[in-house]
Amino acid sequence: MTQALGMPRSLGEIYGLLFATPRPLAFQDIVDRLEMSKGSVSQGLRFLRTVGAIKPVVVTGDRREFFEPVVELRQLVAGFLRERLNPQIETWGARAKALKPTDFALETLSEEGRDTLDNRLEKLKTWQKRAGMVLPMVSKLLG
Amino acid sequence: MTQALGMPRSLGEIYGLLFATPRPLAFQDIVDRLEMSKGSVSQGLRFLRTVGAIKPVVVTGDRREFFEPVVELRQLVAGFLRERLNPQIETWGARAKALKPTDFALETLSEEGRDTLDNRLEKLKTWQKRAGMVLPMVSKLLG
DNA sequence: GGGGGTGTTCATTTATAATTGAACTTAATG
DNA sequence: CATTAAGTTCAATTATAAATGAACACCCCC
Repeated sequence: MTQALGMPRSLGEIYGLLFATPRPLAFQDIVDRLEMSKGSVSQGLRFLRTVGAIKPVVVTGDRREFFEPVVELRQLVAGFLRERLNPQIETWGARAKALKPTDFALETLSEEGRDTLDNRLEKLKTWQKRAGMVLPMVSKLLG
Repeated sequence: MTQALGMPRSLGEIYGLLFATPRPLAFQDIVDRLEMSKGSVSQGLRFLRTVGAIKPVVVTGDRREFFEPVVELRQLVAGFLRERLNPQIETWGARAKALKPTDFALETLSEEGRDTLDNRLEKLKTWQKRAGMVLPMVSKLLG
């Protein structure tokens, strides 16, 4: 799944290992078990944390950080939308707003052509609005 | 956006060109304008067609195939879900169903551990069900 | 304030995915 | 039926993204 959504396989491996282990794991556990470099694990864990797919667990008397998977689909999806999709949609929407048909045209236009482009430019803006409204609903529906 | 969703940039370029041109374009037009190889354009158009992001237009008296962008967000999203996400979710769901906790365990388990894994395995199955229900709704909401 | 364990950073290497281009198919045309 | 234009295929190349690993910071404890 991580690959279908354009993320590295290693993320899926780390999450999968945590998911398949009924106790929290520490950094080094993951390195050993997956035979993965410390660099990859470090970056993978950071990303998984920022999207809220794992949560740190404190084990008293052990200064290592342990991790547990977040298993609520809603949280996983919400994190993906928030961190990956929304930022893209926002920068893209901002550009769409700034566009004028004249910027947009790739060739000299007939009047009909200008109308078509005006229409499409409007579409672009409504896309952005709809996406902004619907994505939050998706997380809710999955919760 | 195509890149955010894990697709090649060239797809976005082709779609963008069609979107920014208020008349249908032929294969060779795209090759010329984007200075892209025939191979890439051929594959790009094929993909865009299978996800329903462009539609062929017949121009009488011209044996070339022309293409127009599909500008309905709903159709674009539906195509992406249908061709990219759903197949993944299905194979993934099928594997989840076939899994038994014993396949799943990466180590010898306490009783508590077995419970945790049973739980997670259940989660996996509900994920699949929810995804199957919600994704079609998403297309509708965007329509 | 040195030493060992824990984790991060980032330049280099490696693996993966995308693009090219030449050879090929298909179909229309004279 | 030879010719030419339109589009496809796929092995080789190139570009991009991910993984590695060595050097570096950060405690904490004695």
